[in-house]
Amino acid sequence: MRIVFMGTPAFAVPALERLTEIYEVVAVFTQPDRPSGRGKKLKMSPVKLLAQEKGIPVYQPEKIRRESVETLRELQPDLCVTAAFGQILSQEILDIPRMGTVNVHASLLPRHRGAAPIAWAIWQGDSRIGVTTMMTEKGIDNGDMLLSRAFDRDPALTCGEWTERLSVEGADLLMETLARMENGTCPRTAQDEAEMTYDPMLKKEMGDLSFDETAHSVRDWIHALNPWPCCSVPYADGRMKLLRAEVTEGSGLPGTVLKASAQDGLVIACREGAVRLVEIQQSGGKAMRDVDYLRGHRIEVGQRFGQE
RNA sequence: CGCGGGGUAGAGCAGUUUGGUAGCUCGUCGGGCUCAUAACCCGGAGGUCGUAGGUUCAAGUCCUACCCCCGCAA
Repeated sequence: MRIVFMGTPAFAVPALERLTEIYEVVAVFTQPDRPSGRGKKLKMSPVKLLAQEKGIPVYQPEKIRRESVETLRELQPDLCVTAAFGQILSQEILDIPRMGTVNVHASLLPRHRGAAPIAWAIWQGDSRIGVTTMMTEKGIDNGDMLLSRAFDRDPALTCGEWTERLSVEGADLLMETLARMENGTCPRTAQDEAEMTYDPMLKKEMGDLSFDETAHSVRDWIHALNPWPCCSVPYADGRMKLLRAEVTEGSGLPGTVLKASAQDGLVIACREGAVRLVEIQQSGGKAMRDVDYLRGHRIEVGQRFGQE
């Protein structure tokens, strides 16, 4: 089976890896190299790096639906597979592969359509989290669902950690989906539009954390936005990134430092309950445990944390 | 050449401006006190101060080059 793969970030890598084990991946489409990182150097996407390693031809159109229709036709794919590609496909493109286009989406559809499903599932405090394979149709994440895998959400895990796990689960589910499509046993269900939610892309400003929320919400907020854009509060001529938190006991005016010692860690009062900021990172410094940070830095108990 | 912070004991930091015997908090090891303890007291071990070169009687500190880590911006 000739497959054309479309994907960009690390989430898509396991899927491509698994596909190449069994199928003939004839081409990979991924986002163009962009200047990024310190020194604004051009960086290749994780998917491109893997494709090159496997010797698979890579295409990087700025707009696939405008530049690559002919190219895609010539590739004569039986199937297209998308996974966090980052570009919207046109009907013209969707019509090319004989068996259609299968997408791996990191949510339990129809919830959390959109570009950052895992972050939103965590932020909204979902108790279940998962990955779904679906037929890509015109529109955003609205095609028929094929298979899905759900897990109880461990609230101690960050978006980055869930992304890593779900990328592997998603790749596995993709293989199962394709196998069942080939032998005709793959279920196909339309999404319940009444149950659907569409979540916007994450923005930098969403990381401006307020402690005037319940402790659980604050914790989920912090974990949802890690590793990007990350929650932070103003601190000492810069910002303090808050990377990981756990709910604990305590009360006070939201934002008040309740504990700050190398023994108890850094505990901040929320509107309801309190959170311990287990992992933090000051501008310019590296991420570290709160207890480690407090060995070399003093934070006064009673002060408001993260005020200008 | 995008802007900026940093590399000092196992961890986290101070010391660098104004060169002059390597410090702090914690951990660790040994001893003491205590019904007891993450408490307290006494003592000890542990450091090529990122690398290389230079200036100097003397360099963590000044000069040059390089390596590595990180924040912003994208």
